[in-house]
Order: sequence, then C-alpha cells, then structure tokens
Amino acid sequence: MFIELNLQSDIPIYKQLTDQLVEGIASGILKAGQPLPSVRTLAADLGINLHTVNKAYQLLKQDGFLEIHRKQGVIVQPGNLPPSDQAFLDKLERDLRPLAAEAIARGTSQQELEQIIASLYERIQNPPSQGGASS
Amino acid sequence: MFIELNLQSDIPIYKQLTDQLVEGIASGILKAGQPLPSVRTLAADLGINLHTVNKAYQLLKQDGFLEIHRKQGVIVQPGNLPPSDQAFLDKLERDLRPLAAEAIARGTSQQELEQIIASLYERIQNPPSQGGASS
Amino acid sequence: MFIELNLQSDIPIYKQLTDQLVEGIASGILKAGQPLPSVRTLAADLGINLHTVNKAYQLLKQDGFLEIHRKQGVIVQPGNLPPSDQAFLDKLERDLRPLAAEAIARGTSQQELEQIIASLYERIQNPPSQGGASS
Amino acid sequence: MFIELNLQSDIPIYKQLTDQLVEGIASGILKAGQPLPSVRTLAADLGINLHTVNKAYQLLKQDGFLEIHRKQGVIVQPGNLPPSDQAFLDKLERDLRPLAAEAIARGTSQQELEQIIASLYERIQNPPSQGGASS
DNA sequence: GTGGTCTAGACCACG
DNA sequence: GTGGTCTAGACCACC
Repeated sequence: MFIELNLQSDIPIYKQLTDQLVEGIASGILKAGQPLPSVRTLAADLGINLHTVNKAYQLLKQDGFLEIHRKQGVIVQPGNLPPSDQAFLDKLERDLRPLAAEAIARGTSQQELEQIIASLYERIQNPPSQGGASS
Repeated sequence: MFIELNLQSDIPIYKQLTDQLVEGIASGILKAGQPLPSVRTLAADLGINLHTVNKAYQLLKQDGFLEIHRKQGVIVQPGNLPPSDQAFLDKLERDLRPLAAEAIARGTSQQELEQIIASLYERIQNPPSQGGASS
Repeated sequence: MFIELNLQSDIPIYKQLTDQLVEGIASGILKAGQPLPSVRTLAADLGINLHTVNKAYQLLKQDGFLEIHRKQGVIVQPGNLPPSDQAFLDKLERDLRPLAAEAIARGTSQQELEQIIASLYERIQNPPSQGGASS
Repeated sequence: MFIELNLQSDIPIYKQLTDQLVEGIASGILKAGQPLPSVRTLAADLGINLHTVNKAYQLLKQDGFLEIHRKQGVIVQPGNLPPSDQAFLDKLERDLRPLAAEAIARGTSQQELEQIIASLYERIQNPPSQGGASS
C-alpha cells in the first residue's frame, strides 16, 4: 500500500488513514471494485492497532466509499461513489469557512488560496507514481 | 457579541470561539485595538466556563491575533496581525488537502470549489450587519 | 522521578516542573525518546493536580522539548531539540539583563557571575546521580 | 527620567520600573544621594498608576537601593548599597539555574552565555547616554 | 475590576 | 489507560 502514517502527528491515525484512502480513490490509484487489504493485514502492515483500521474502514463505508463484505473482504465502492450533492457542498463550506477566515485575517488573497486549490487538484489527480506510467 | 455557539456540536467550544473571533477580525467587525469582553463577562454571556473562554483567548494570543493585559483586559492585536507567510500557506495546504481529495473523489469540480471560496471571501469581508448599512 | 516541588514557593508549580524537566533533559537524565509519566501518574506522585502537570507538558511541547501522543503518552523530543538560535539568545539576554544589572549595582564582579555560570554548567551537565557512577 | 515602559509587555509594570531603576544605579546614571521624582510625579510622567510606582519604590527600599523620607522624598541610597553577599549570590544562582539549563538543553555553549554576560556588563556600565561625556 | 494559577471531578476520543 | 475538553469554584497578583 501507498499509505504513510505519521504516528507522531496531532492528527488521529484513523483520520490519516481515511484521508489517504479517499485521496487514493480521488487519484484513481484505488479503482472501483478493487479489493483492499483486510483489517488485520493492513493493521499489521502499518504497525497499528486493528481497531484503528476498522474504524477507518467503517467510516468510509458510512460515507459510501467502501463496501465491506464478510467473506469478500473490503472493496472500493464499485457502484456510484458518493455524489457531490448539496449536503456535501454545505459541509465543505462549513469546513472551509474557518480556513478562509484566517486566510483573510492574515491578508492571504483569494487568488493565493485558489492557487493552492488548483495545485492540489493538479497533484491529486496526477499523482507522482502514475506520471508517464500510462502507456 | 456576535458569537453563536453550538454546545451540542462535536467541534470543541474553544475552537468555535477562536474561529468566530478570527472571522470577526477578518470581517472588520473586530477592529485593531478594540477591547474584547473579559473572560468572565464573555463566559457569562455565552453560558460557558471562564476557562474555556480563557483557552480560546490564549490560543489567539499565541497566534498573534490578540493581546492580553493584566488590567486592560483583552484587545485585538493593534499592531501587525500575523502575516500570510510560507509557513501559513503550507499549513493551509495541509488542511485543505483532505477536503480537496474528498471533493475530487465525489466529482466536485475545481470551479465549484473555487466558487465556494469566492463566496466565503465575499461574505466574510462583507458581513450582513455591515453591508451598505450607511445608506 | 527526580522532581522536587516547593508548593509554598511563589514560583508557580507548573514553572518549577518545566524548569526541572528541562534541566533533566539538559543533564541527560532524560534521554531523547524516553517516556515520561502520564499526567495522572506524575500528578499523583507529586501530589498536585493533573491539570498543572498537563500545563507544564503542554508548554514544553510548544517549545519543542516534548512530544505528546494520545496513547503512547509523553516522550522526550526524540528528534531535534529546539536550537540555540538568535531568538533564543535574544530572549536569554532580556532575561539576564535585570540579573546582571542588580549584580553590578551590588558590586558583584563579572568574574563572580561567570563563575556561577561555570558552576551551573558543570553541575547540570554532570548531575550527582550520574557522576562517574560506572566505576 | 530615562525610564521606558512597555505597557503591552508580559512583564509587570512595577518590575520593569524596579529593573530600570536598578540598572540606572548600576550604570551610575542614578548617583548615591540623588533625589528621585515623587511617587505622584513619576506616575504622572509615565502615565501609570500611583500605586504601581509606590510598589516599585517600596520594593527597592526593602532591598536597600532607596531611602524613602516623608518630607525629603525618595533618594538613592547614599550610604552603602546592598552588598554582594552570599545570600545574593545564592539567589542569583537560583535565578540563573533555569536559564542555564535551557541554554544547555538547546546547545548554547558556556562561552556564548558568558559572552552575553560580558556584553551586558559592558553596556550597563557604559550606557550610551554617557559615552564620551566623562571629560 | 482584570487575568493567572491551582484544585477537583467529570466525560469523551483515541487506540 | 492515555490525553483532550469542559465545568465549578477558589485564591492571588496586578493596577
């Protein structure tokens, strides 16, 4: 797996895990229907607690990014990924609001912020490990 | 004060407080040098504990948004607000990354996200209570 | 632990704690990566409140002397300790200034003062409990 | 007066006052027997509370740096200034200890610290406003 | 009156 | 069991 955890970070491990799995889906590294390691396997690989992996998987299942089957194991949502509906856009705005407010208070221009967004879109959609590997 | 807390939210109260105070500064509702309520007063107004208000004030002091004085109480940083330096932009990017990743995974276009940013900039910089109120 | 508090002193308890922990790090008694007692354990050991210990730990974390983890607890900064940069030397000078001024006013010679410094360096770097204990 | 207060500082005003008066004595700017402004005058000059000046004067009187007379007002100790006795050297060491410990922990060399001391001795004993005014 | 410090005891998130 | 958060109530330093 491409997962890299920082156990010293202030960000909870399960959050790092969900974030990177979602980014894997966003980038196409994880494709629809693709199986993911079992809870035990991934926990062992990453050297973390089994419950932590399970929590991450359950959260992603709730959000519709994964399907969890007793026998088949865990697979990336093969049907429709959760949509960009109004509820999501509202949540996005709530999350962005304090970031935008601090940016404004510090004098960061709207352009600077949008440039960061653009840079992230570019890099997430074209991850380094796939560059020129498409042929 | 214009602060509105949701005591049931899973966002810590002190975080809601700091966020809204920063937004107040960003919007110009809180002006440089302006005094803020004492920890006790604000705590009483908001129906929360004085230590929670104090924690929020201390964090904003650390970040350079407030000055705290023995007698004078708390005032909005009258000198230079913290700048939009590279360290801040880096932190901004780290915070934005998982949001952008989920947006991409859900099919939110870069334009939609930038529109939310634009909307936030507009609304934070021109808060309702100040919009053209002079006419 | 080697911590000794004077609860009657006018020096805040959390300050006594941070001072002694920093001295422990300076002396090598506390080694990089070494775990420290949990806030509850240390508070109980020292007969003080857990919040007081927590405050000391948080301050040392801010300064880069400690890392605080959810499960693992608190450990001495295993990476780079905070450096002796210009900002620190400036702060040191600001703190030393009133001490030097009073020393001069009382007729303490520069040599006497430097001798105290030398003595402190010697004793902190070679604490009693480690002095040649290998023979 | 040469006193400069920073009302925004974390250092209590009375402490800034005593520090600067002691430094004035150390530097020779304030000479033995020299009268100091009355509590009211100095408070008015500095724009601070009368009680704050009074507290500073009382502390310096306790330490033997000033004499306070009902009619004559306040004068710099005309007799013997407080000596550099063992009690003072002990206090100096107690105050220096946490500074030295942090310096060691950060890798500041003993030479660097002594250089700061030397620089302070030099500058306090030869204040800018007296440079070349001795002839 | 202000903030600074300390205590006591509670509940929750994390792993 | 760990730290994180919140509450409640107290005393002190500063001005």
